[in-house]
Amino acid sequence: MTIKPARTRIAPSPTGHMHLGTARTALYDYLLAKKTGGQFILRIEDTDLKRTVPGAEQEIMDGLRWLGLNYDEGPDVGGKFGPYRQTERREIYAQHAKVLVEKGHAYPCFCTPDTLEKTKQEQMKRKENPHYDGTCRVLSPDEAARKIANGEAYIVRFKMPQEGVTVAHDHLRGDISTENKQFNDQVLLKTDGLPTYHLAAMVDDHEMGITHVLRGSEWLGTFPLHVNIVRAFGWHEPIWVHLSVFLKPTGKGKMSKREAADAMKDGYSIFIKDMPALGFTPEGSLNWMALMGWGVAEDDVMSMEEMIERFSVDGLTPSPAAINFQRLDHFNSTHIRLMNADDLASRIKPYFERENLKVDDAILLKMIPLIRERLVTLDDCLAFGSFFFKENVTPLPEDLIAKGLDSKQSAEIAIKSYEILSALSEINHIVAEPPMRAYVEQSALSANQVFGILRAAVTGQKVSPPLFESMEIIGREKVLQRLKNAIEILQR
RNA sequence: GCCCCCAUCGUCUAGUGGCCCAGGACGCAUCCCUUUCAAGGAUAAAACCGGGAUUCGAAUUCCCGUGGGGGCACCA
Repeated sequence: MTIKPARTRIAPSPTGHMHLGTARTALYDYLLAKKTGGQFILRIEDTDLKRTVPGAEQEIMDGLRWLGLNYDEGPDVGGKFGPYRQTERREIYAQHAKVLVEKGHAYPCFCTPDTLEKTKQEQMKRKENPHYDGTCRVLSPDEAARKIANGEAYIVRFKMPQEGVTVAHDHLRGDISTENKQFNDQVLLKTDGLPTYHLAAMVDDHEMGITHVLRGSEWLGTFPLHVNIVRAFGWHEPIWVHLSVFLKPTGKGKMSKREAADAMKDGYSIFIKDMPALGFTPEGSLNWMALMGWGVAEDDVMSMEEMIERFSVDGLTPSPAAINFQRLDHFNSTHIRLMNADDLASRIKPYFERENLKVDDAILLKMIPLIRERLVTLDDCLAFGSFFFKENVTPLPEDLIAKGLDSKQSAEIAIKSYEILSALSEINHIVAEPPMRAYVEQSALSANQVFGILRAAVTGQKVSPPLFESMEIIGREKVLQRLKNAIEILQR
């Protein structure tokens, strides 16, 4: 059986930071397109001029590229169905609105915002649901034409059926029926000549040949409206897939600004732009977000290729998912461990440079096996490997004192260690460990005590990668110098 | 207030009438390994929201509650 290539799209509006929800939808869009040999498209829905924020569009494009979700068509890459920015498609919407008016499915409305607001207030006073009162719906075409000729400002409204039921089919939820009287005659074209989402998205999805519309469940409320618009045009519908929303980690309510700030304090973020600086990898992030709303029974650690291989729209879940940042840590560290040394080296290098450390590439490559399984986020490389690139380290005096010993006894151990190590012509883990172990054996000390002092002296910290392997990378000269320095600190 | 959607371990989920005294993963706990921290190995605790109905048999179908979420703009 051959699968029909799917054309999918992510259609964000440039009104703020690109967040997790957008990224996940884009991921599913991408997976579906790639799996079926189709195309994934970026379309910018910038019809609300008041809410558009400068730079937001760029942030979306950067975010998608960072994730590796490269789109086949979009504002900055072009494509046969462009333009891909809705403000540049104004004429297309005007024409389509006109078609709808001519077909009797839409009508010009001359009501001013003021009178609209007034009727709304009155309706609320009467405890009615606020709705458009239909004043202009009943205007004769002649009358409307006269008003337009007179230069009266107008908008275009969709003529929603007032009776009956609309049955809309969602791929994950089945048929959703809603009584038509629940709906307003929604605005299709605004006074500024730009369309609302309802018109623009329907027109573009059709014109761009979109086969599957994946979007957030916040669109479920206007879903019947959209279906009516598409049907009014006489077009066939795409496959509709309404995705679940993300809830805050407690599972109660969705992420708010407040929760986003709290997450940031813990080193997490729901904004894609923050992910690199926090040390998250595209692989880990993608794997994590993929699994919030997509049920994979087993072997849930997946590369992009594996996700494409295994993806199916039918596997998506309709229920809301609480964000779990611990799982992000898990997927991130797992993918880090899966990377080869060269790859990981190039990824952690910027974090050292961010701290103004001069990175020696040979050392960088050598330390990878030592720190790889210790990294949860990429920036953890700082905690585990900064000392490799420092000229000298300054251990805390208390870190140099072994458990159960005083500074004098610790100094003696450091001196003895110095004697043992300086007797070697080279320090590597093969030649350095046996004599040190022998020393531990014949003394009344524990390995923990001796190696603890050595670790603090050489790395400047209590927690580090394996000691002897680390000393090997640091080199004999520096190791001895740091040890000498530690002895001085202890004797002070 | 009205409308729509959702409901399995703390969390993400598998499960589409018998294979389920419910499987996996995160997290948690214990043990092993161990010079620190990790990683790895082993083990454990942990769920079908409630009530009806259909059926020989229901986590799985239907109804009613309850809880949660979303929507009711010349915003998307």
